[in-house]
Amino acid sequence: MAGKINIKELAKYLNLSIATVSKALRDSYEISEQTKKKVLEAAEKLNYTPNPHASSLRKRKSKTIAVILPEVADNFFSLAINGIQSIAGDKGYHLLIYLSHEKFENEKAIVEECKSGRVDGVLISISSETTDAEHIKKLQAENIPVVFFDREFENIKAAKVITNDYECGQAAAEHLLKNGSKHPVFLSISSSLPICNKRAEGFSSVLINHGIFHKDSILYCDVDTEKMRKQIKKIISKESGIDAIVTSVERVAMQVYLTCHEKNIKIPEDLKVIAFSTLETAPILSPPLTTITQPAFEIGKKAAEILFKSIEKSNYDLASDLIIIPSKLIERTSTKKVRNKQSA
Amino acid sequence: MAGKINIKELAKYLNLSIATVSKALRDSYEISEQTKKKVLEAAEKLNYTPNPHASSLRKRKSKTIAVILPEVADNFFSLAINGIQSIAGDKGYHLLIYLSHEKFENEKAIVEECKSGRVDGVLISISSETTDAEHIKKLQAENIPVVFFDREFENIKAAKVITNDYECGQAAAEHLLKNGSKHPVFLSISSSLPICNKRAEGFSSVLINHGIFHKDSILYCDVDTEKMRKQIKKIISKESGIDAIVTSVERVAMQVYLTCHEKNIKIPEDLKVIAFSTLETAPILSPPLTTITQPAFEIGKKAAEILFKSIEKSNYDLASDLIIIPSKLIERTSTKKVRNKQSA
DNA sequence: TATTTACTCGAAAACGTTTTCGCAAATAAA
DNA sequence: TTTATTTGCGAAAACGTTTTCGAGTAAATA
Repeated sequence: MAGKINIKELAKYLNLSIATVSKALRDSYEISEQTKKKVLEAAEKLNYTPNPHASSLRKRKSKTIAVILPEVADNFFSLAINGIQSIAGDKGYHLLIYLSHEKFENEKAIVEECKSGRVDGVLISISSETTDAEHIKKLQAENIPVVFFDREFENIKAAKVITNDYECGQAAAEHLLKNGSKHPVFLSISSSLPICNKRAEGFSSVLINHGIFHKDSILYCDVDTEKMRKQIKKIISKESGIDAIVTSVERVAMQVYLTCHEKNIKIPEDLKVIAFSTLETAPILSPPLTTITQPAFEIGKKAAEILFKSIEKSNYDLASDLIIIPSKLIERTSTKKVRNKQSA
Repeated sequence: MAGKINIKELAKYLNLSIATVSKALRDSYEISEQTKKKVLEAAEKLNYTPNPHASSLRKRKSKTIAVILPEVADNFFSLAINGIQSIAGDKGYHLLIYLSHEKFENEKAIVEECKSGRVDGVLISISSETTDAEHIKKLQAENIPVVFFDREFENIKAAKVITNDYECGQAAAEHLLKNGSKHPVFLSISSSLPICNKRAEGFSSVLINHGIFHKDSILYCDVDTEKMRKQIKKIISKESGIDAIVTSVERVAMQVYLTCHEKNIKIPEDLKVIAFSTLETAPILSPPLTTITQPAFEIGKKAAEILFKSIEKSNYDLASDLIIIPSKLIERTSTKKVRNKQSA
């Protein structure tokens, strides 16, 4: 009745050996249907639940995966977690969530933890500070499968599930130019994150083709909200001459909007904004925000799928997997063409 | 070098016993400083990381807690996770995240899992379907500490960290009446969730005092987005006579706004909206959304704090803890008084 | 010198599983 | 009947720790 009955006591109760009980519970062919039934019933009756640590220790499998994220209060990552969970839940896997808070040191410590055998695999979206993949390589050296999602690391042989960042950067630029922008900028949060760089490069390529690229076409801001805010204030001021912004990640878009509201800068008249973001509130913002919406759920789901493929068959080679799931540009008011706008 | 060295091999390398190495690593007083240093160095050099399952098995402590949530793509829960993580991270605890997706059956299965000894404690925000606490009581019977946060269960002796829902329900009603609403309704997602009921009761009490309460002052909608959407469409149609809505949770607010935009219903002229929500985008919505903002981060943090208090000293009695952290009403445009509004 | 006392360390028994192997008994084949 | 084969089960050895207890040595006290 009350707490913590183990397999030994269950065996004693049934007048069977521990081995037999264990096998019966795992539905082994070695055990007759009759005794299997008895064991199951007794287990139910005595409220027996196997100890997962003992099991993990013996089997060298934890039925647990780690998900390492920069943060969780970001719609993209929330949706990705949902995608991951949709697969992990079905497979009976447990989800250990770790937050790096965009700090490389944290990420390293977390990855270190994952080497201990606590988890069977790792899904990771790297921090904006991460420029070195040694920690990940050590993980792989311990034969722990790793799948990058969204925020990958370029110089490493590993499975990755990402979106078509370069093309989307281009699409953003083209969209802005088409709608009358003369001086658009791309606002990045990292000079090392591939998602930022590829988006920026796609963006730049279009500007170059139009002969309007210059060194300030790509700007960088801090991940710290306060600092980011200050930098944004400068950028959006009318003196800057900038008439459109592409925000590299969701948090930046939020801050740009908040700052514009505060400073009374009109979108899209004074400034056009297009955001890489999965914000659900995009259509009801003031004004509705044009987004490049990543397939966050699908990315998480796919990443989990290939991770499990690798966990389940050890011969499966992860390293070759590179999955690209395209994003969608959703046009809304924040980038609308303004007819009677006098040039800046 | 490569993979998986255990304490036995480390001991052999050092010419020491397993016991000594183990104690040295845990900084036991029994071991001399000299050998401690040697052990630490060797551990570092050989890249030794102790196996957590073996340790958990032996110590009957997993250094892991479970966080059970209805969903994660909700700002409240994301922030709560941050709060929880801020404490758990410091203490070196691991976070196992489970999603019930608002289904009681899921929740039950998850709680069942937690009984196995996998976790040292449980933080839970119950699903909207949950009306029975037997599963939680079984958990407590196994001596696993449980702390409810936000979405508690009333008929159970357990620690809880919540916000002042009743007063906020009142505040919402008063705010709406003050700003000219004649027929406000409260839009709930559950007739069992205390957070919904208390908010609704506070709301009702004010309407009763004003003699304008009637049976349709509290309305219920489904948690399923599609169904919710249809129900909202009816409610906000001008024929309904309703001129203000209090949304019980964030997701409902989202759908109300989306539907209003779609149906071209003007906020606050045609309909005032006030939302129980921690949406960061509230101030930049169209129009800015008046919210009752819960201290999500603090609730998560406090819940984690008292959970650890109970985990760390087994004599600490959780059952008596009831912590109430107040929410804040933040007035924005969506509930603004409309001067020249002809009565409906 | 004899006896405590403190200081380091090691042997071995847990913790609760899973799995290998072997052993009977029962059945099938020869 | 003898020889294989199958079926159902149990003993015991892992898995990698932590912890109890005792033992040996060196230092301190009597």
